[in-house]
Amino acid sequence: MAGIYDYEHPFVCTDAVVFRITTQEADSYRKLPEPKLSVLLYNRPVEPFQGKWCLPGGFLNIDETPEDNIRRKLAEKSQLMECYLEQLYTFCDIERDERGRVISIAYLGLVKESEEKLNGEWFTVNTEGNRLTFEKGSIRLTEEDLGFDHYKIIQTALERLRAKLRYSDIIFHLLPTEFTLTQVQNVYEAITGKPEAAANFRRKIAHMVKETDRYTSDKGHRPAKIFVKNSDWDK
Amino acid sequence: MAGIYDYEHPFVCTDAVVFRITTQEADSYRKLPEPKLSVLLYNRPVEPFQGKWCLPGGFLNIDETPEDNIRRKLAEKSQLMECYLEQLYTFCDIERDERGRVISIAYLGLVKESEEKLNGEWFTVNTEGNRLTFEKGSIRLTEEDLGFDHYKIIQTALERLRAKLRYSDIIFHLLPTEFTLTQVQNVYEAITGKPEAAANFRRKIAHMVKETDRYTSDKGHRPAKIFVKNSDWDK
DNA sequence: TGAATAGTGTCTGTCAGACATTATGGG
DNA sequence: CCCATAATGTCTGACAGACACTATTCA
Repeated sequence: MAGIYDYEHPFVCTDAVVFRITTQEADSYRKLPEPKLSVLLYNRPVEPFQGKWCLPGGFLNIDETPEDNIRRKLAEKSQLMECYLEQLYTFCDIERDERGRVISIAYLGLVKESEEKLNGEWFTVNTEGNRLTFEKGSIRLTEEDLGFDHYKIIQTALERLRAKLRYSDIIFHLLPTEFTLTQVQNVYEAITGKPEAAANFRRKIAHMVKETDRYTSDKGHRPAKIFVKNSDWDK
Repeated sequence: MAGIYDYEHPFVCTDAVVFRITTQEADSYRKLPEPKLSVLLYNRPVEPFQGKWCLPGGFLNIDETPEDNIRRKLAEKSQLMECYLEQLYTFCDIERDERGRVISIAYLGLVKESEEKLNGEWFTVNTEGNRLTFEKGSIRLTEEDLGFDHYKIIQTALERLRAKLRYSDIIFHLLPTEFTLTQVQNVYEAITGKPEAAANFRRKIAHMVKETDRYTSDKGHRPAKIFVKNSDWDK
């Protein structure tokens, strides 16, 4: 049906909060590297919010789903081909984009740990009180360094991720297909920011994982049993 | 900034799944009326989907938030002035509206039980297996009788409502400000479709409610203590 | 041996489900 | 007395948090 698009109506864009686990070298050679939760940001080259840090995303084309739009943008900008995505929330404040009325369908994205280098700028997420900060090398970002309402979007995404940790198997989207239980615990703690007692944590996730018959062989340490996700998990 | 609206981009509309508790007279005069979960639908007067039943909602204006849009539509169509609303999900299938590309920001709405007559068509929600049907008097609707993807939207809303029953105090948006514990249990059962043991249920919601010093006086029965919602509830 | 990591055993309190029991008003 | 509704008591098993303990590797 022709003509229905020709009056002024809101624009639709997408934004993705993509989290990933990054590890940094430990201070001692006997210690294992400490995993951190990181988020993908990029520095905005044009106005508005030129020079501020923003989430990946873009305007939604008329023949495209928001999820396809995000996947395309992530592939273009960051060579990110494999990513779990779920819809997060739709942000609709009238003043959120000074160029005009733009609503944003935001997604939560999770990338598996892997050795492959990814383009883009991954910032570790730090919770200081109830304020989030983001760090990469010597760069430290606070709310004012982010464009649009993207700080609020990241907050919402982190809340969702933390909530789903408790009652779903979402954590495995951040882990490689094979892992040790200590690795799972470290990722869990990196997300919540709170320490877990090992014995209790192992019982808590026991029903989500399956043993293999293999072990790690890290130099200097006791070998750890390798686990995989338990795919036939009903609850 | 002028001119940014003049190329073809998706339309944005809103849809609301508004639930309410309706009671129908019991068969025996000694029995209390049985509460049912009902949803607000209206019969579509124009193409597409003329004659099918649809959710209230409409196209989003450029200077309006989706929530304001819904409240305006509900007030116009159904004289519904007070309603709890939360964003549910944004439905974006490319083919969901044959007139063109339209994405829909869907809301979950809950209305308190009250005596006031409301305009509009309230259909009771029945779960038969995993299929929903909707009934009002002798009219019985199945998936095929609903327009657009509104059946799917209602399904999503019901799932959300059922999930939030467990870990939030959302049920009180469907109850009057004063209620008995049996009333709460009946509403809970109307939503889940499953019976609850009275002793267990009372313990489960004890921390969400506060006693008053008053009692009901229904003829033919033992008086029941009247409760209100416990507003200072942290967990 | 000791440091660092891997993994287990046990106690406790809380809470949900199952089920039995008591209480009250009125026909 | 009986019915319908209101409300409480008790047992169980599951589970989460706290905490102490054992096991393995290698420098």
